[in-house]
Amino acid sequence: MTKKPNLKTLAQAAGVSVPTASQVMRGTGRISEETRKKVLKAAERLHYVPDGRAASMRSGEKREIGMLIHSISNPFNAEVISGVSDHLERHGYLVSILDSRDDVQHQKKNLEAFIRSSRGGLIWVPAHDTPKTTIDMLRTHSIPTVTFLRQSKFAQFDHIGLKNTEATYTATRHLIDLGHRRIVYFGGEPHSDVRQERIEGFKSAMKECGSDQHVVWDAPDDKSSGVNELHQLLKQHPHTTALICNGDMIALGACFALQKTGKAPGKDLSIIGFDDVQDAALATPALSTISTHPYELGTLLAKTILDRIADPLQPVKTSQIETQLILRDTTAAPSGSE
Amino acid sequence: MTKKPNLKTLAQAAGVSVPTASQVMRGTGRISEETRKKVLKAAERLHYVPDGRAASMRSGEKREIGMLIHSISNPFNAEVISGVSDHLERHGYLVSILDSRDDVQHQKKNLEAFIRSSRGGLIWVPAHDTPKTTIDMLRTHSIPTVTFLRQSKFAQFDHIGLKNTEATYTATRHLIDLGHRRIVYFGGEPHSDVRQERIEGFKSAMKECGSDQHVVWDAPDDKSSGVNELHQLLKQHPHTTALICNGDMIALGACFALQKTGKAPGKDLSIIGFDDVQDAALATPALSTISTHPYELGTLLAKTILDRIADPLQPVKTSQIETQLILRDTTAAPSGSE
DNA sequence: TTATCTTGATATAACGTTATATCAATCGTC
DNA sequence: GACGATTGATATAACGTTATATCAAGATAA
Repeated sequence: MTKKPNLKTLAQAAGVSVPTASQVMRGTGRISEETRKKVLKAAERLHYVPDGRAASMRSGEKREIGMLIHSISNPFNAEVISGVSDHLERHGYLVSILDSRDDVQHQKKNLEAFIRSSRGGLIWVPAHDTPKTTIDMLRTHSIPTVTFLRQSKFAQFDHIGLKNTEATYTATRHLIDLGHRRIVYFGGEPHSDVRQERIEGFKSAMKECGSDQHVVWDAPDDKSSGVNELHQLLKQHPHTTALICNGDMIALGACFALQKTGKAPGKDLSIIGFDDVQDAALATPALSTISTHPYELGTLLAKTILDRIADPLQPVKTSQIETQLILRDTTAAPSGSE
Repeated sequence: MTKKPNLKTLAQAAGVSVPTASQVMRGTGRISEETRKKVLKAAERLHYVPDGRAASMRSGEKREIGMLIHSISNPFNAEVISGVSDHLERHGYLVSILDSRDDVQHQKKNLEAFIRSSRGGLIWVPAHDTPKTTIDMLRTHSIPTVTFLRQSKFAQFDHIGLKNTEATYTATRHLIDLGHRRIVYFGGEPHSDVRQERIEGFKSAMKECGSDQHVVWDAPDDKSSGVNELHQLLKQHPHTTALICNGDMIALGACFALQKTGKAPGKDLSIIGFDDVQDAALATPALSTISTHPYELGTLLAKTILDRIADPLQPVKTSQIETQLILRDTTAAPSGSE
């Protein structure tokens, strides 16, 4: 096994100087066609690949972007990642993913390692209750950062979010127009800002129709939680006719639980989810939900971080992605109104 | 905004030499308590974080492991990633994820960037039809590599797989014992080696019961494909009484399609999945499936790559993870046998 | 011809670390 | 009190690149 080739090895093999070899590999400088070929041939033969660490250290260019997200298995995030990667790879960047598992300890460890690794930028969903110290750490190292979904309270990063308030307002409004009055906001963690925005939209629609009853039910956003918590909810609020859910998974769990008791989603209880994951359309009955546009979100994230890298001092930007109410089979007029 | 601090800045601020500062930060060498405190205090004040690129280049240590997988949204992979991360983070490594999307072009680009970035090791699911050149590229750079799920035909890397043949043999055997004879292997891509192993187990169980009918149905491994393809399958093989599926998603799709036509999974058609994803237990009816142990697989991957890094010349190792047949509500005796 | 420009290459230094060698001062020992 | 050993620090070089300056040789122009 021969040692790993470097520019020196390559230059010797091609019979040129080190800077010349470097210039050929990068396609810069003034190089005659003859020496260019010599070097490229030698590079091929030796399987030469430049050392990105050294290159990046010297030139200051960092051709890798990190994404730190709260849950790697989330199908919504997977779509966002696709959008980011497609765009950034076209610009010559490598996109690598880190998983914080929505845990501030994991997140801190990951960010520390991230900073050490000197990447070009960070696309980030801050974990719940991210402390100020973590934000400060990022800010002191002035890393180009864009957050999405969740916005940090403590620092101004570029941010791309969803029109949460608008989305739930529209959804709630639709239920009201169908005749519903006893609507519950179902799911989510109490401290979530995103959820707070959604509840905002829910409440303001409810207020418009004269109802000042704002039942909000806390529960984790996964399927099994939807199954378990629905029973509790209906025990405590038996006259509920519709749910606005914090996510599709808990919505699908609720549908499942309802069916187990012999009732039908849509007919006996209207349910609207959030995210439009693949399963929403495939479930029985198909879930009415709020569709976001994760791939487009990803593209926008990529553009935003490229802008930020190009000009680190420009003012902070914030945008919101439009959402869309998708009506399928879990929404109908309340059964009492017929 | 002050410039990013480095060891020189730090050393000056603490009134010591650069090597001393370095030693304090790493906790090596002989340092008096007094200077240690001085340096640490200065580091705190300046928010000093070492540059991993420079450190790694000089010392040769690489404290980042990459995982290149075929699908980032796959819940199975998410569990594997957890197992890998938990173990490797405890050993001071950062784990970052790359997504090949099971596409050899993406994969090649990612691997090239990966090699340039000089990480410590690679945990990898090779994309379908990975060409020899890609493998060669990895081998020439002698990167510690462990594959999982799919094994490369061309090179010997350490590998951890599932007991695929054994798993489907046991599952098929169980169906046969229930009285099934017309069993179809449902789903997967024709060229997949993993699938081939599973079909092997299926066939040998079928052979044991005297049936030399081996119907294998090609179809992508996702839910919607399960929905669409089941109709085609039943049209062509109407007497089928049971399915061994290549994955849970396609199995769940099949259950869904069956229910749409008024039939019941288990009663009218027995269905066994593969992977035991979270939804398998939560579906109606709950899906019988083959459980692998993704988290343990992850742990084993982490241990294996640490071994490989510690001793790059040791002989190649291969292990298989046990699987477990989980019987829920989609398996029963065929309806005709009552 | 001489001065200026262009071409194609190279020499040198720098990026921020860490490994190795070295060194002065203090310590213990006989 | 002379000697080697230990302690705590530092000087220097090296990792593999790339930016900048420089340079010789030939081309162009006055």
